[in-house]
Amino acid sequence: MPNDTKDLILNAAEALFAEHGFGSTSLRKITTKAGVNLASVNYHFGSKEALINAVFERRIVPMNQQRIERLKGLQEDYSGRSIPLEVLIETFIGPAMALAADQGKGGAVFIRLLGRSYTEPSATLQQAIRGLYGPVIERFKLAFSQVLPELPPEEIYWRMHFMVGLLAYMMAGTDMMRLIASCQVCDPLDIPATVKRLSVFLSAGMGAPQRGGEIESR
Amino acid sequence: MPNDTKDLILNAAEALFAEHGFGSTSLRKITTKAGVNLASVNYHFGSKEALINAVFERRIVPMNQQRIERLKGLQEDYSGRSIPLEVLIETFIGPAMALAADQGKGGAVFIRLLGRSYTEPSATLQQAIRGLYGPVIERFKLAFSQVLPELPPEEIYWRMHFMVGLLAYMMAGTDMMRLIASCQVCDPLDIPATVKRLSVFLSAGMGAPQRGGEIESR
DNA sequence: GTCTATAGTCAGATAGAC
DNA sequence: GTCTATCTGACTATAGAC
Repeated sequence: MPNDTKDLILNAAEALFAEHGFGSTSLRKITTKAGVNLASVNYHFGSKEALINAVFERRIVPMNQQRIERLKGLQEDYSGRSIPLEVLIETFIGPAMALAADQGKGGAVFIRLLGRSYTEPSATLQQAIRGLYGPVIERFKLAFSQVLPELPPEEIYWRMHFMVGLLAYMMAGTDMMRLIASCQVCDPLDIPATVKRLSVFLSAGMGAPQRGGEIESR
Repeated sequence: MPNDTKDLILNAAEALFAEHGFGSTSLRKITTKAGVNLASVNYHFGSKEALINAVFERRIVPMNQQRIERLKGLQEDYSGRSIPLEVLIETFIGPAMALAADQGKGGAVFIRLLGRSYTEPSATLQQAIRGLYGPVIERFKLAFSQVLPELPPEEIYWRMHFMVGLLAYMMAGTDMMRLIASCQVCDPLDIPATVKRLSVFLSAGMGAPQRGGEIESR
């Protein structure tokens, strides 16, 4: 049922959370926008916090499945040989950006929300997201180690952290882009171009030679 | 007066905003933590929103002054010659990271807040921050153009955007670092090491050769 | 400048009829 | 499953004594 009450609530909540944040979005605003009864949120989800988790699960689970499947396919295609760094990176950022481009499924709204969630202080939400991400991160960590064998494990972790962080920021996609006020040519909604630019930038960063001795391992 | 009521409020607000976000932090919690009267926030600042702006101004103004001064010094030192890319990048991220290291001035708390503000939806706050950042961005944009003359202007804008974004994310510094669960060696509080790693990563990304034809300008 | 008291609004959650 | 009605508590903001 696509227009189930549950989905109506999830859609409205997703949009409002993305636009105004969690703390400033009340259940009243959500149910009004969804056109459903105020009490139905607590009936279907139990609490506001549980609703927030549900909003994330609905999209993150398929997105990370896609990442893992694409990585598996890649590892078969390149069996034995080394996967090009840039291809690996695009496999990671692609599904996120694809969701952003998928207007029909409301992905564009969600992706902003996802970006925001990375800086969200709520402990329970962070824990939930960590659970949803853990397996993906570990799989890609292994893949990156093979592609970049000259880098020590902790440097791989740091650089993946940078990659995830930058992706999250791009996805948050607030008007901070306009910080750089005079950049009228920059169109953040041109997803394929953004993916390309990001992947060039990230490939260079991820693959940068580690400068001997200047960073001591701890 | 270091322990002015105004400063007590600013300190408490800064800490609570950083920990719980804006929407979830009430004036009651702030005044309780500060040990001052509930009404004093409205007396000194006028409203909650004005308090939020004041929290940011107190730290951003000196930080950006520092950035500009260091850039000026750099341009004198290298008069005529080209500033090394990595030096320029460290001039930009240094003052932010220095604030993070400056426990005494409460900078570490603020820097998380600053990171969070980049994904904050409040329109008025974004406008205020944009005003505080504009001049710095434009100055550095010019400097980057000189250091990277082979890149077209819009590519410079995009990459600065990536740089600011990644810096913001690092500063938000929630436990998302722990996403990469098994990374026990990564210590986000080791500021000098983090600056070095970031600057290596960003220098490679900022200076990456643009791949001919694959990104079409719009 | 600092306090108390309170107005006025809105929140999340639930009980119980249908 | 959906609705109305309502409880209880928290919120911002302000008026007015000191």
